[in-house]
Amino acid sequence: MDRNKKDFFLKVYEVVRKIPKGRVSTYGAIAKFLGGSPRVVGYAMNASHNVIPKVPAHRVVNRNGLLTGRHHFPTPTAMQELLEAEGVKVVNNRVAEFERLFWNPNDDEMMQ
DNA sequence: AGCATGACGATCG
DNA sequence: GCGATCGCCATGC
Repeated sequence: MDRNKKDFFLKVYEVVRKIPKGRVSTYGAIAKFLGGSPRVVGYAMNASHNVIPKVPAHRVVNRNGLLTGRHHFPTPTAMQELLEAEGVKVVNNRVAEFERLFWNPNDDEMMQ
């Protein structure tokens, strides 16, 4: 019953976990890759705080490169600090050179 | 069961 | 270029 939607959540976690360090991805890209809607991806992330292993939600931003989900972290600055710790610069709540650091799950198959 | 909301995105006006 | 609206689907009340 719930397996189907649960599977989608797990897929989201799996993809997010696959994001290389120092790279970022977007809800829309993941949603499109999984064939779902960005809303559900965001919702999956919201539930990710209780998931094992913990998913690097800080590497997931909206399509604009904005750290929209930072308010959901333990501290509003945690997301930015985590990104900077991985070499991703954040300016004005936005990922610097977002287009360059953007990682697409679809590229993973092709790139690998 | 129906209504409101949300870590989004695209389109319309 | 910007604000408003819809679509999308799951969750909470």
